[in-house]
Amino acid sequence: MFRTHTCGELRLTDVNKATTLSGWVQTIRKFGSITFVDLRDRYGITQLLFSETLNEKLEASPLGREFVLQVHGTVNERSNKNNHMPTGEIEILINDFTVLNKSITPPFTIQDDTDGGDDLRMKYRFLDLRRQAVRKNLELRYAVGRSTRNYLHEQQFMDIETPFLIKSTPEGARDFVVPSRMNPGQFYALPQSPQTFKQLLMVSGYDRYYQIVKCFRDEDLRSDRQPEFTQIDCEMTFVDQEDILNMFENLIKRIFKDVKNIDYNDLVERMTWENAMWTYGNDKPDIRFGMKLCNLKFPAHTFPAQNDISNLISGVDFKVFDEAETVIAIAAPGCSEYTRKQTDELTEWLKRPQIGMKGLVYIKCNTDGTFKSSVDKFYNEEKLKAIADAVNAKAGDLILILAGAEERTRKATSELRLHLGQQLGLRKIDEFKLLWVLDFPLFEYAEEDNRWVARHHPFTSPKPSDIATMINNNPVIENAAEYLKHPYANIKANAYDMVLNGNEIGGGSIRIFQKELQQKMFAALGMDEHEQQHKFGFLLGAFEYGAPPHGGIAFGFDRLCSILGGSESIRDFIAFPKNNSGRDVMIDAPSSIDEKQFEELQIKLDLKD
RNA sequence: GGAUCGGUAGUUCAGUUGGUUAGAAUGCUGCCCUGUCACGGCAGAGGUCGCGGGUUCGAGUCCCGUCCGGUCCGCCA
Repeated sequence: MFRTHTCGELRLTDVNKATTLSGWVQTIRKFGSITFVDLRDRYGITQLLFSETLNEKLEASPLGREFVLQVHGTVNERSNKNNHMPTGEIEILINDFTVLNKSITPPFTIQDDTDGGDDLRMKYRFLDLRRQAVRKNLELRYAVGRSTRNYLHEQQFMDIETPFLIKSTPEGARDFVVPSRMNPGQFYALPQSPQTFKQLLMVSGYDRYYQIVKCFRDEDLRSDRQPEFTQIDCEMTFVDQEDILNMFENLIKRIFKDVKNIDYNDLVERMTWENAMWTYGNDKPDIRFGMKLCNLKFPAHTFPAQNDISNLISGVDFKVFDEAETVIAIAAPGCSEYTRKQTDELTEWLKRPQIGMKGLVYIKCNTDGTFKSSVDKFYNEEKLKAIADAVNAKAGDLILILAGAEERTRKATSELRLHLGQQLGLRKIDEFKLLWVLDFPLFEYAEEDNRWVARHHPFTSPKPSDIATMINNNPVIENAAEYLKHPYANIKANAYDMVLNGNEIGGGSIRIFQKELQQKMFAALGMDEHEQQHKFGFLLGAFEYGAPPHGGIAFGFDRLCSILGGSESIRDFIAFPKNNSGRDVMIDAPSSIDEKQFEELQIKLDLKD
């Protein structure tokens, strides 16, 4: 028997018990003739005490960091207790030990505050995974998965596996492709999601399906994006949007309870996409803090329902505002005392190419009720006050105003809001706010092809009231510059995103289930009948055999875990992640393959440069 | 595809205006130490300054190229 206990379980109540432990040597502290060793396994750390009787054996087989050690001994009450560790009241007085395996010196320390850089830790990920900090993250991931499965199982959902080798459909993200040896010149694609399969399962009558499943997208990466990632993929039959929202906000609440012991009793807020863009400039707003956008000027066709208040800023011959398509203000609470240096820093931040604004107008709402702005030349005290009232700014706030083209300005203001929210400590890591964003546009304009693409995916159903608009209008965009005035630009989808603290953690839709409407949808995306049959004939065919109304949602599992774990990076929650270039630096993949493999696949390389 | 920051001891980093033998901490090795738990003390080993080229009497430092990594934009239905 290798062990009678783990390194995390022995306590004062176990004193005098004989025990055998196995684990890794964390540290060695030698004190003349006695030696302390911290022994580590998955469950914790226990201190070992080697007395002078073992010195001869220790000299014969010396220990080192990360050696695998088996020890026999007796649980002993410590004379000097360490209340920083769960096992800190006891130690094991060693009778005998065996070095089960040696280790060379690890390239970084196996501690929470390791001295290893990211790159090195990824190369030696098997060592990195020994660290408690990383293990905690994987334990959290496991807990989220268990909670999810328990809830969905209780709700009658059935876990059904779908294939990984499927057919490439260029719509959407770029596919990873896999050559087929038995079908030379032909390729499988790895699924970007099991979308069509889960819809076919609905046609088959499996009315509640889920899968915690790998998905693959061959796009450029970020710290929160991996080429292979995991989704909680769900689909339901005989449901409307309301049923889905209820079912899955309860899933997230259940995860909060099981994993974080948080009772999320607040109503989950709901917001239309248009309102999210209007109020936050963002389709995944962080609603943990205010600083809502004040739209001083905006293009009427983008927000037809909103009141025009541009008279607040017009009529003073201030060209920057007069010539801008959009002018948006936000109020930074308690920042009226910002120095010139601080406002300059914000301006520089906005001028970076990633944001791309030309400048920043500010109004300081002094605590004594007066105003001081960078545009005093144009706006008198009265006008500044009117603007401040519109922005809902209080004395002591700093109003920041951006002006420029609609999309860029709205996005920049949103970024500025998040930036300041972060700076002012308004985005608290232990506060969680859920939000449903509803009524997304069905289509999105694709500049490069001058056509419509599906904003969510081509199986998303339009709002019933918008179906006529879709069917009765030609999808062709005559005037590219004015695509926003095309009727399709305003068609809304039965689609919804779940947002947590400014992160999109899930998204889904009520699907199209009638063949004719699905064909219209494909046609709207520029697919002729032949192409439709070639790419999605199987789905259109299935829809002819009694397809039921259905809808679903998918959650980004890795991201959900990282947010619950309070981390920015999803890599910390994946056992073996890839780096920014899509490489696994530990196994060194991707790599070249043998000439023989190319021959079997009948593939020749034609590398550029 | 683009922007930007970085690459110096096993590791994390410093290295001034281009100037003698490239430093610190930590890790590692050896010796001392019976209550440590970030142990302590003494001594020691450890460097192709990512790679290639250039400027210069002289390059870790300046210039050009290249490779690798981080962050961001585009992209990610």
